[in-house]
Amino acid sequence: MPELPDVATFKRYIDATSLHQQISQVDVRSDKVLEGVSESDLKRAVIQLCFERTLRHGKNLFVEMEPGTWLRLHFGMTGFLQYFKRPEDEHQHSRLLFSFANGFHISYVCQRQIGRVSLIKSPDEYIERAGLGPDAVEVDLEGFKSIMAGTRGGIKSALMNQETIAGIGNIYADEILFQARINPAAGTGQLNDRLLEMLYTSVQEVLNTAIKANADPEKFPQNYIIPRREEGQECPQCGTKIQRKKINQRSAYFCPACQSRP
DNA sequence: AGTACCACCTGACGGC
DNA sequence: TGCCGTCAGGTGGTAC
Repeated sequence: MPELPDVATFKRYIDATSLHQQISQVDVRSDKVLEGVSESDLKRAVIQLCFERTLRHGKNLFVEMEPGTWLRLHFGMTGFLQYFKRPEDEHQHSRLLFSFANGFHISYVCQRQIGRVSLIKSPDEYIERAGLGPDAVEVDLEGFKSIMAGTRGGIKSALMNQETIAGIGNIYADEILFQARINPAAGTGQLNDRLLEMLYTSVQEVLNTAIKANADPEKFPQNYIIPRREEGQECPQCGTKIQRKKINQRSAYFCPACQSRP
């Protein structure tokens, strides 16, 4: 479930393993994950270069190879990265393999092949073209409030809409609403100023807590709903049975007792 | 500007 | 044993 905290973790992973090493080879195990770039174009563009630095916006990870040449990695629902040495350790669902001159490799793994990798000129140009909203952990309170004021409909779909605010998916939207004690079926128009501010606080707390925990639910605070995101489990705050409900075609898990607002 | 619905893709799981 | 439907997850297209 690569949402913002997961992608932030992948960013640190690349930064810690793969920068400034010359790429000697690229193997495309599945070209389904390539978007707008052919295997030969990708190879021509990146072989001999290095991953120089990374940036993240929402769920996108950008890797600079040289000025004007960036990779964009989106992880879909099942994507992640694997850095390793022995060829036999390459993951079963490895889709792209970058091999470095030092003998190590980094693989873009994506079981369901819904993730996408593309070659772009710059992160800003991509963000603009894709119409992404501000990154969820970069936006300030005033920005958040004015963005939300411009939306109608359900609060959960507003949080998950990448053109509104970038980085929140189904799972973290549930956690944010749980921590803010807001019902996932609420409409944005029902939220007064005070509730919007509490929602903003929850966005920041939840995402930053998850980033610090390397997006590992086992390291999340005791009062988080994500590790208990299953029908019939008990609310970590009050013990009520957690409910599942389809909201915007997606499963929302919530506590009907704690999340009665607005 | 919304929402609904389908498609993409793979694999786990439950029912028969 | 195996076949069927359902579900999970993010996004994009299309129709209303």
